[in-house]
Amino acid sequence: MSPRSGKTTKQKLIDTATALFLEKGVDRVGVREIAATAGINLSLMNYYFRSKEILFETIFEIQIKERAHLLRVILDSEQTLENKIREYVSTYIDVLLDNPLLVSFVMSIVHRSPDTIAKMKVIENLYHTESFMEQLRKESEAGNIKPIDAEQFFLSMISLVLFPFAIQPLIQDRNRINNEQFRTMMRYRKEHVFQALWTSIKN
Amino acid sequence: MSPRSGKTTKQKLIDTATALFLEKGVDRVGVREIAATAGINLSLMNYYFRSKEILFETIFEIQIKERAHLLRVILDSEQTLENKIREYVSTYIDVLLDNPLLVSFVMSIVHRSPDTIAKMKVIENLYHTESFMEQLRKESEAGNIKPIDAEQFFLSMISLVLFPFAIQPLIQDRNRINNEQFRTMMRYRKEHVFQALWTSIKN
DNA sequence: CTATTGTTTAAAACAACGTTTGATATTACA
DNA sequence: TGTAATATCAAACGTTGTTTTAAACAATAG
Repeated sequence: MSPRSGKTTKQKLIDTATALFLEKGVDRVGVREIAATAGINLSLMNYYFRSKEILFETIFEIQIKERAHLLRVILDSEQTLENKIREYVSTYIDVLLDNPLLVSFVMSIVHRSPDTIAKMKVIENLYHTESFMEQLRKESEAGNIKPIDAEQFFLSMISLVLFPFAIQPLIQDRNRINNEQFRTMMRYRKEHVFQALWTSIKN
Repeated sequence: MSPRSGKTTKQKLIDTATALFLEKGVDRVGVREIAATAGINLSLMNYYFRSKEILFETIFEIQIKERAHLLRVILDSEQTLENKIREYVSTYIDVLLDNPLLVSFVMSIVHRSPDTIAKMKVIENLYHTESFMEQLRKESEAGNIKPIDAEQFFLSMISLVLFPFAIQPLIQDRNRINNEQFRTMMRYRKEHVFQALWTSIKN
């Protein structure tokens, strides 16, 4: 069962597909191109992954797993609300800068099969926000911050972080900037987003 | 040129495709289904629109044209910054509530062909923000609001408005709410977004 | 060693998709 | 009316993702 060459082949498929998906986008890469680039037979793709969709989901989970856990740990940590928001925003942007695939993948999934989103455990992990919500409510009731709708606030937080990456090509075209300049813009954005969020709730 | 039946056929195609795109999503509707539903021959689709992509872009422009103009007028109007932001956010959310296609369309385009975004004049119109940026800078220099990066602020504004619609299926799944409840949530969000934006820049 | 199980290859075909072709109607206009 | 432009149609094309079938190869257990 799963001899040396087996794992190698599966891994070659994953690596090749990841690189191609990243380079050209999921929908502009065909299975034949993946197989050819990886130097393996087309049928092997359906031997290890029953479909392109499953290969895609596999890669997605690999890419997002540790990062999602990283972000969840921050939300569940014992910090002041201010520091937690600052660290969450900063880390989230770093994660997206390191993995250009992620937002594109999520958008692709949401856009493609809205019904099968629930199946992805990773996303569930990403938005496990109970403790953060609880902290927001406590601080709010204690009068340490303004009264706030926790659900809306969290939605705003991820909107401010994620959306610019979702429309990255549009931003680059509009501002006539290249990839590196976009990355600089996003690093600079960390502080902007934190300030916007914090000043909107602090007393 | 363009006899009675001609315009009718073209219009039937547009109407049918719009309805189907709205119902099932652009990528889950085939050209044969559109033709069959419209009761016209398959080839006529490529007779009037050279490709499915062009049919899609045509519909997109029709759907977004007046709305984009509506939003631009608000940004260019002579109001106090506070009222302008409130009206822009409120109107933008109303537009998206009325046209569930729009965000899905934009995401589809950004995701599909990032290079051909510039071609769409409508988007150019959507993000014609010079006068708004200028107003932001003036108010900032006059000390009426906090010093702010206008580009980042505008990006934040559209992020807060658009992103929830971009991930609507995810939100509904996560909060276990139906379409109507999501719409209520978005209507309620108007005030939340405005407050977040305004308190983050007001003195 | 042999038999079984898992892996790899090749070639072909499938259904569905967007698109194109070429023939045929229909209309417009001189 | 005659002819060119326009509109419509059935059929096929090329490319997808996926499946099938048949044949080998490798590794392991009995």
